[in-house]
Amino acid sequence: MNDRSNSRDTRDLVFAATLAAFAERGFHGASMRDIAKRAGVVSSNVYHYSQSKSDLLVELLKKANYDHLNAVEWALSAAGTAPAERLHTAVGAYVGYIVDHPLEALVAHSELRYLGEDDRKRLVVARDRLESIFENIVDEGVRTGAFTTPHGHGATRAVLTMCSGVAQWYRSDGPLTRDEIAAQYADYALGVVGAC
Amino acid sequence: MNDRSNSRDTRDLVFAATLAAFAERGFHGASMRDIAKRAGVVSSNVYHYSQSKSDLLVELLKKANYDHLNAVEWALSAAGTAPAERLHTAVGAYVGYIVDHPLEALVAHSELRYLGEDDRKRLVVARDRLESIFENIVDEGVRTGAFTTPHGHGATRAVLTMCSGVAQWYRSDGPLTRDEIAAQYADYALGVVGAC
Amino acid sequence: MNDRSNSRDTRDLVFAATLAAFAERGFHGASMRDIAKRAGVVSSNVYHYSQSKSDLLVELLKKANYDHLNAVEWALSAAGTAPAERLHTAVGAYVGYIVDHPLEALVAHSELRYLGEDDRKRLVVARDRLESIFENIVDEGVRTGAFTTPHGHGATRAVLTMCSGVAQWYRSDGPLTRDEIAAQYADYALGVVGAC
Amino acid sequence: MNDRSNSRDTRDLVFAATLAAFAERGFHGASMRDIAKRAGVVSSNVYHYSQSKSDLLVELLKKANYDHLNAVEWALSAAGTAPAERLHTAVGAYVGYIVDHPLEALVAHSELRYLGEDDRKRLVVARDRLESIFENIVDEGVRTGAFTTPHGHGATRAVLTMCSGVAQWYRSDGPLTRDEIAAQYADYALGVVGAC
DNA sequence: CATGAATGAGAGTTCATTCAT
DNA sequence: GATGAATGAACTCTCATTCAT
Repeated sequence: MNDRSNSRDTRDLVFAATLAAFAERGFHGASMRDIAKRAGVVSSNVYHYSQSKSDLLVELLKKANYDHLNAVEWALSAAGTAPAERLHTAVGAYVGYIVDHPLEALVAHSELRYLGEDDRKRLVVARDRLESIFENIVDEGVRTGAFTTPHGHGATRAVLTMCSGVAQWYRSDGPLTRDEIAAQYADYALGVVGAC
Repeated sequence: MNDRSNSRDTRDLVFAATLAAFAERGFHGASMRDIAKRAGVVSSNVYHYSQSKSDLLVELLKKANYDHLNAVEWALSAAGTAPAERLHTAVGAYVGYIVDHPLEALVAHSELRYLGEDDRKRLVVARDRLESIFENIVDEGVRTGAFTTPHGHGATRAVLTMCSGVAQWYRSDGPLTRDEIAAQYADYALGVVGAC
Repeated sequence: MNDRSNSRDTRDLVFAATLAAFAERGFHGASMRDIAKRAGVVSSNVYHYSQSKSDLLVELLKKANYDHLNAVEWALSAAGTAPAERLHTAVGAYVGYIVDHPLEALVAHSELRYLGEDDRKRLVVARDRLESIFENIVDEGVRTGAFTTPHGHGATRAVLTMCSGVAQWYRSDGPLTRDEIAAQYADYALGVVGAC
Repeated sequence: MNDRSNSRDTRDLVFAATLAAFAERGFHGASMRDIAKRAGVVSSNVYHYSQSKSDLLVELLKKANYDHLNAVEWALSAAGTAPAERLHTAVGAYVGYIVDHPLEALVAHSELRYLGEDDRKRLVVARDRLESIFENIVDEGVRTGAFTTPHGHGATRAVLTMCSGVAQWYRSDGPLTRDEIAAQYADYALGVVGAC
């Protein structure tokens, strides 16, 4: 009855439950019993799949951050060299990931601060790499005159903040499709850097 | 010795401590003892100034939301009628408030979700009015052709999200002045709506 | 109703309950709920009187160790200079304390090991001073030929171990009085060091 | 590969681990996972070798108590009839066992109290027999005038307590050999009963 | 106005133990 | 013989809150 596929299933259930609980109530607002109940197990059993509540968050964020990074890098690998095109592609992929994984993006964005310093430092590596990708694109655009903003760094940060906000309102039953949202935000981003 | 001005001081200390605690640890992560310790009082004494932990948050957010709204309305009352100018002014005031009150803005943005439905509904009134101010400006700009974005509603939301993000990184000892930041974000906003 | 004397009473009740619980079940075997129940309070209230379970033990042992030390020093201050008389007096006082406070002596002897290193180090200071008192008496006796044992150090340890054992069997309704027991053990001790 | 000798090995590992764990942390302070980890197995596997944690302790104490008893009886079977010689021999063997098996002696002495009444009653049989051996020797010595103590019963108890204490400080890398320690304690014992 | 004592609920976590594989 | 999954009870400790003084 409790074969290997079943235990893999339980593990997945636990992490899915964790994600839902953290997204709905926040890290401190969600209890281990909340999580266990959502996963249909007893709370002590959650500790077979992670060492602590913090560890659950770490596991979640590790995957989310790297997946987010990979999504953008993968998209860029098929893009040309023009900064405008690259920014459009990068923002589209960035927002696309958020629309595909709104809970992950929401939790990654808002609960990271509740981790201890060590875990946090290791986790921001992926996030920092993601930011530097955008930074480089914007810098290149500014250098070549494709983007007219005099504040490349600030503009990059503004773009990423703006995009991350999608996780806060996106509902899958909303009026806009994933690609429409991605395209709109890509346009907004070009506006921010002055590529119009 | 314990005259009214003294108790007024304590009251202020308590709310300042609450703000700091919620900003640093979040609503659920901050305890009443945290708050009391920061204010230099005993935790049961906090209950002389509010009925509950939730009530502390409500008081904080009520003031923050209305102050934010008022700051924008006051600035607009001195602005002309051109949509671009009005948007520039509104965004500048919106960001200006955040720079002036980063903790309030941070807490208002991220902890509202932890209130009960009734409190939340009453509080979002001010926020909704603030959003509709921007909405109206953008609509007018689109109508008159001053703004070229085909997605006025989405652009407004993007602008506000982008601006709210300032609360997450602003430090008073950073390299940019309050007005420089406000001006930059006003420019970004004009870019988003296609006013360049 | 909850006046100062009452709260002092509660504090005493809590520590008396702690002593009984640790004596009966050991440090790890006794739970905070055990202790609270014996004291007639709710378990969270125990934390008003100590910071942790370990802290309860520390407080208990601190008092017990210093009381034990003081009892011996006080008795010796009225004794003469002959090693045999001094040893008789010291052992009598040492055992007398144990008979008067068997639970304290039992817990101090058997639960010290469960404390963290820092607390333990600070607590053994009193115990070490007590041991060195006996050490010095025995050394003096050996030096002057009053005691014939060739193993003064080992004999001292044997004497103290032997005496500490009283805590394990003494019952106040037993056949022997406090002073009879003390006198017997004083005699045993003289036998161990070869003072007969 | 997993033949009988191998499982015998595992069994021994488990009981050795149990002994070490109980000696270091006490019965209640040691967990089944502690024990299993020390033995290099998984905790559920420990239940192949005993029915419960209490049962582990029972098995340990059963063997320790009978071995201790046998060591003393065996030594006495080669001794003469003089009470002094017999006491010297008995104490030497008693302490010799402790030096040879300090962990067993320590656990047997300090953790017996945590067993249920039934198990405890069955286990103290061996201990009581051991005590009565000493009791008889001392009684005989007192009767014949070889021992001058007027408190034979108390002296016996004092001797045994004193000897049991060896388990608390003995380290195999200490300055004294097994036989030196045994001889010293035999001398102390003769001093206690007044055989000098 | 301010405090310390008190409480019941619930937090995260560990426990000994069982069982199917 | 050995494992990992699972459980329910219990653990230490913290929580928000109340109340008499």
